[in-house]
Amino acid sequence: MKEIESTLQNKGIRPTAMRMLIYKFMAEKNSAQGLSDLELAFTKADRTTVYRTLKTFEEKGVVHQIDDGTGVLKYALCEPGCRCDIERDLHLHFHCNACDKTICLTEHKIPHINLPDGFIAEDANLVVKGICDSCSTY
Amino acid sequence: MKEIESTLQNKGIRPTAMRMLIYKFMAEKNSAQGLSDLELAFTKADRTTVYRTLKTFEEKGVVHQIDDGTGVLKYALCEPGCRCDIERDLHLHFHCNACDKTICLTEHKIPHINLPDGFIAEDANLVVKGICDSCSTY
DNA sequence: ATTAAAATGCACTTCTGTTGCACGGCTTTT
DNA sequence: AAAAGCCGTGCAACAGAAGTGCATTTTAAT
Ligand SMILES: [Mn+2]
Ligand SMILES: [Mn+2]
Ligand SMILES: [Zn+2]
Ligand SMILES: [Zn+2]
Repeated sequence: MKEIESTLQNKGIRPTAMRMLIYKFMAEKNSAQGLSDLELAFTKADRTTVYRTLKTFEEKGVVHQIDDGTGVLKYALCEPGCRCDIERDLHLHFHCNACDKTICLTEHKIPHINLPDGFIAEDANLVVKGICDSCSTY
Repeated sequence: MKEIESTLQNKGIRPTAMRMLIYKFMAEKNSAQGLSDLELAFTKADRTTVYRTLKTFEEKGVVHQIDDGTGVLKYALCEPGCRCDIERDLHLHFHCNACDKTICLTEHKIPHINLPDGFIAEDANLVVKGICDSCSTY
């Protein structure tokens, strides 16, 4: 818990109790979390607090936002050493149609995409849907 | 207009006046349209009618849905001969950060993605954001 | 202890997508 | 042609998620 505190401080975030709890919660999960997931996990806290905590985390490069196409935004902790506050890390995201979890495949970078003349790429989002390893090994 | 009528009939859709107008409108646009775009273009028609028309078109493989990450779902006509009603055509979508338009790059298929062991791909969505050709040639 | 700044909680709003139900026209059957 | 039924349309209301304004509490600095 002490190391969470210093992690947040290193990122320029004041380590309140709530923020450390949310960080801890997300660190223990291996899948991306939506606002309602966190809201459900911390019934004592207000939705707005969780919401603004995520926004703060995002600004400071602690988490990155994921649009997996389900209609609800997900968040996941950034890899240690990533500079998500400067430029997005273009890795692949996988959404399991069975367990409905979304996970980061940080080792799988989005391949370079050839575009028609005149098109300039600035960002990319690649989401693969299917069956995850946990669900395929029944 | 007669050929729109037969196009719809060939897809198993009864060609009402409203449906033909919506089809025509989308055929004239070169970018994907959101529900509110159509709602704005056809102020005489109800939002629900447009909504259900899009759903019908989608089921019958006339249009395909696009999640470009803006938070609003877009729709675009399918290519002639595509079987979107059976299996999605996995082409690239481009969203311009300048003009805010989203277009289909139907010639640019999503490359095959290597996944870790146990992961099974069923679908994929690739959206590239940046500056489109119209906006980059000022 | 005082004080200022930042974080939290509550209420409310906005936006998008979706559904229930009733009306009316078009199509099919008798 | 008349009757019956299906289907498209419109109105209203709902649901879920994201975001904002403001008062209150907590935190950190003096
Ligand atoms: Mn990720
Ligand atoms: Mn497309
Ligand atoms: Zn799974
Ligand atoms: Zn553009």
